[in-house]
Amino acid sequence: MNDDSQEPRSLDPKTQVRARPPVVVVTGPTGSGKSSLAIELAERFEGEIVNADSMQVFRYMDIGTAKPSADERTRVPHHVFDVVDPDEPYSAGRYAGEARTAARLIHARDHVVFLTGGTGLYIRAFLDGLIKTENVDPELRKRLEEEQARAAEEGDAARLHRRLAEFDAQAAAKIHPNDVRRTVRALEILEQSGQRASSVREAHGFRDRPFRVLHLCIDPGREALAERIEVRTEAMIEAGLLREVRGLRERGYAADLKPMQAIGYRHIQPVVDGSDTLANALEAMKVDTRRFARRQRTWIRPLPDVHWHDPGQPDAVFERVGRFLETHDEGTEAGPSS
RNA sequence: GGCGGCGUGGCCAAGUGGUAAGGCAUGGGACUGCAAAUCCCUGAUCCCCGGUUCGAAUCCGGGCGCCGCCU
Repeated sequence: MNDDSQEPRSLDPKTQVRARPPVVVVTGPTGSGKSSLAIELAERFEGEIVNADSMQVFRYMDIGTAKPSADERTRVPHHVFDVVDPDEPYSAGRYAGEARTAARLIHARDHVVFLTGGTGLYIRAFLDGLIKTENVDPELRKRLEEEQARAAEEGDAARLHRRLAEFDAQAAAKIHPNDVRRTVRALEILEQSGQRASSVREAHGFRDRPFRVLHLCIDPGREALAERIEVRTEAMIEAGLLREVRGLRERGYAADLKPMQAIGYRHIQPVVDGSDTLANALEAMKVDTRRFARRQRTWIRPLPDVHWHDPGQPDAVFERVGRFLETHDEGTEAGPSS
């Protein structure tokens, strides 16, 4: 808990109480239309956009990530877009720091933060904080991953998970033995800090919450979204996705980089290389985009206090945001906010 | 019209006598520094009818449908 940190606090004129600065989260599945809605909101309510999309932080990846256009970005200030090259490692932790810094500056200007994007973990990291740990040690991670690969070859894919269970049974119980990512991460925390991931997490409990939050989810519904994805995917091709992918490759960004494995980029590279047809790639891209949208919903669904809105009814959103901004912080809230 | 092949869950597809592999899609779920990632769960009585058999998706007969070749 660091609630009396350097976060700016405005003074409520009526109650004279220190209020947490307001953040409006505009999330939803890909292709829901949240970005353009967020821009409209920011224009109406003296706001600025802070990105909450894990792929839009990368430079040179514009079309495939559906990044706001240059034109849109002149309408409203946008933050935490294009902050790294595709070959730089990026993470939720780094994101949270950058996004909160951007928010602090926006609040200092007395503007409203519109946190916009569909990366659930990033939104949570921004709103509720992450456990404080040492930076990821690439060497350690590599060592663990190699060990895992070796174990798997020897037909004992659950070896690392078993070791985790020895030292941190609680964490192991929550992680499926096949989930190598999380098993490795928990072991990293253990080795780096000597503490169990499960206890560190429990102590944290996502209670680092410096903002007063209105959480919106923009969602046109399953069917409508599928259609939008269909159209949007075709539009990306027309907008020059192939050219963009070629450009990335020419800049030397290889296929194995994380962002180059993102939806669209992983599909179009084989087309550019001549090892797949465009028709094939498009089909796969649409399917994967739909599946991604489903996972995004699964993330958002269980969150408390999320208001779902249809992008076709923007007035309802404007109204809600207006009401939110008129009210003031009534003190501490209970329960997780993201 | 003749000959041959095929007909298994939404799609692809194993299985040729003992009560239906797998992959993909779909849907649900997890998620505390790789998250557009990673991972978990998720369905059929085998085209129809009749027969053989203790027992048939698997064998036989008939029908329907599709594909190929031939005339």
